[in-house]
Amino acid sequence: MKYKATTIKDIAKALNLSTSTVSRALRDSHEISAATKQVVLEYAARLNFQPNPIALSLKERKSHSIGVIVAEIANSFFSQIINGIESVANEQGYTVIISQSHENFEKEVRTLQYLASRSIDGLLISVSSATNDLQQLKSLHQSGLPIVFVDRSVEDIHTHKVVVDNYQGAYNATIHLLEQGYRRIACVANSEHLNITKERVGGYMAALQQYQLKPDPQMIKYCFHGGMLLHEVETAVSELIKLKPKPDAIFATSDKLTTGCMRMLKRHKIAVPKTIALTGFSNSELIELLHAPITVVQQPAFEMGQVATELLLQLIESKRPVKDFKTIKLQTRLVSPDNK
Amino acid sequence: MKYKATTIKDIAKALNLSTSTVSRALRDSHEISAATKQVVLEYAARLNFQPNPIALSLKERKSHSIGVIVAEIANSFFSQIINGIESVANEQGYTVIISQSHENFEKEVRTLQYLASRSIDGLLISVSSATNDLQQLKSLHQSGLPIVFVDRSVEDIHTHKVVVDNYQGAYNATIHLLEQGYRRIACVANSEHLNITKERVGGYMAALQQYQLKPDPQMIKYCFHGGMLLHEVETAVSELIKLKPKPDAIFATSDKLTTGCMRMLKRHKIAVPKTIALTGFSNSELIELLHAPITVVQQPAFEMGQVATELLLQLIESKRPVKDFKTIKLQTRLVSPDNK
DNA sequence: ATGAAAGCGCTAACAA
DNA sequence: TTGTTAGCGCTTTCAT
Repeated sequence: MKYKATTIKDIAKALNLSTSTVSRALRDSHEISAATKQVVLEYAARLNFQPNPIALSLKERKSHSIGVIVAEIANSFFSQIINGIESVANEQGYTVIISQSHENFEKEVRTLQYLASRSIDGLLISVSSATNDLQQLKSLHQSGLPIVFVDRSVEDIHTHKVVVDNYQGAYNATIHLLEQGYRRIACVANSEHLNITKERVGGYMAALQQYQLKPDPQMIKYCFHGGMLLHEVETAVSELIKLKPKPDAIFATSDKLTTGCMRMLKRHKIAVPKTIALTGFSNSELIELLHAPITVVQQPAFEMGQVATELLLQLIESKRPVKDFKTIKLQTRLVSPDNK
Repeated sequence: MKYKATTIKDIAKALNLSTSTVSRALRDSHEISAATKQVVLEYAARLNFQPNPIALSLKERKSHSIGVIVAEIANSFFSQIINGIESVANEQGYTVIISQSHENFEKEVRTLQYLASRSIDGLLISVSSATNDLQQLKSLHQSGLPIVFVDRSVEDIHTHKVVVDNYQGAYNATIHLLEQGYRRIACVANSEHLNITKERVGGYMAALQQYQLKPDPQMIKYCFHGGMLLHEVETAVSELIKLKPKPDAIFATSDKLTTGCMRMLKRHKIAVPKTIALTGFSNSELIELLHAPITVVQQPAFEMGQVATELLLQLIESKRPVKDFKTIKLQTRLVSPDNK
């Protein structure tokens, strides 16, 4: 069964006017008499007329929708980003189409394909941890689709990027552990393909070096699916606790990994922080309720979403091709269980 | 700058055919010669031709998109529902447009208005806890927009509904507390406007009565914004612990309330479950990591999303007006920290 | 087997 | 100030 709305044609017929007059009256064109405008406006209001956005899109060659691809909306970090995106997009009359890659490359490709076929006007993407082939993304970008990266970006594609200072965030977290006396600090990291992983591991290593500690490759574990598959984290943690001597602390580079490590340490009945301390990136709101309240690196997710969307809409609405791309780098915040 | 795709016209011109022939060839019409089909199909494939969905929508008067309104995607329960929705919708070629009410009635109205104006083909909604006026929803429904309710439904609108057995879920949780010896069980509930609240409070009271306990109105606290505003929960919990004698357990009727109570009890330095036990509805994946692992009532969120979407698409694609509406009631699951 | 033309709802260039 | 017409990309009668 179909819901059929009032059209300009209906109004024109009823009022004995042409569709163009009605159209112009509705858009308050100066070439329409006040009297006509009034009649049209009133009648339209009475029928609760809404211009058909699809017809508009066809005409303007613009869907007024933007696509968003993130790993998982169930992840607080991403849902906060999405809230930021929506706050700006809706304000400007754009619809947001959210899709999830679930850290799966094939799913990401399919989704991308799908969004493109739905003729989105632009794309906000945080690539999946499994993304190692940029062909499709590149070709979409080359064919003119405006793209802005959020958080996880890729080097090869030259466009706006909104990120955090991953190096610094990781550095701070690691220093925090060092200051508390931990010296055998392991790192459970996201996929090596991700630029954020490199940066965070970089910050971690720099902090160690500052304390004259040599980073030990055995102490760094990469999770290709970013902890999406729990067994990855299981393997990582199991291997770490088998080392002799054992690590006395773990730094995890993402939300999912931080909670994943927690889960594993609990399963192994390892006291946190007593036996092994834990810290890592996380935007979860439940952190303070965990059985072992830990210090985390928080990202300004909402703001990242906002800024990225502003940049994207700018790209979309720019008359001439944009050449001057920026990378906005925001700061992270180290949050202890008590200091809030 | 604009991204312009190949059109049927381009293909027709290049191949010296009419647009109708090309269109038919692409849709594999039997009235096109095999030879022509081949040429067209090959050429189209080479150019990676994608029919413009907007043009299709205009023609078919169908946007192939469905709107979803939930309180908050950051809530695991809703994000799981959304995953269920997506799994079915995408399968069938529908785009899902997700919006959040943030438990705010005005926001819900605006969002609804917006979605309707974007000509969605149907709507999945879990009403906000602040919803007390159904006028808009009703008029949309009457004008023919297919609607399916998920979880939180309203009595007055006659359509498909996908819910859980709230009464039973609440009953089980309360019995669980009673079996462990708790006798002064308070209830922190969602907005009274919500039908799920009535059902859950009903189950809670039935359990008490089964143990010959008389429900005490002072022991039931309603949170109009469903815990979205933390101070609501703060007030509720503060009032409860001021009672003499104090409650020895709390049953919370939603995810946000369950974690909210936990937060408050922690803030008041009340040991859980030692001083006051806690149980409630929750689909959070972090529950088992909380400092006081609690028993929760889980809802089959993913499945709810799937079923609701199947019903909605059925409504959308039905040739004749549907009169026979069902309410699908799924079962909840009581999950203890250990039994998993 | 193929093409011409109309129409989905809207806007805008062009006429009047 | 208002109307006529064409066109956005596609499908679908109706001709040929």
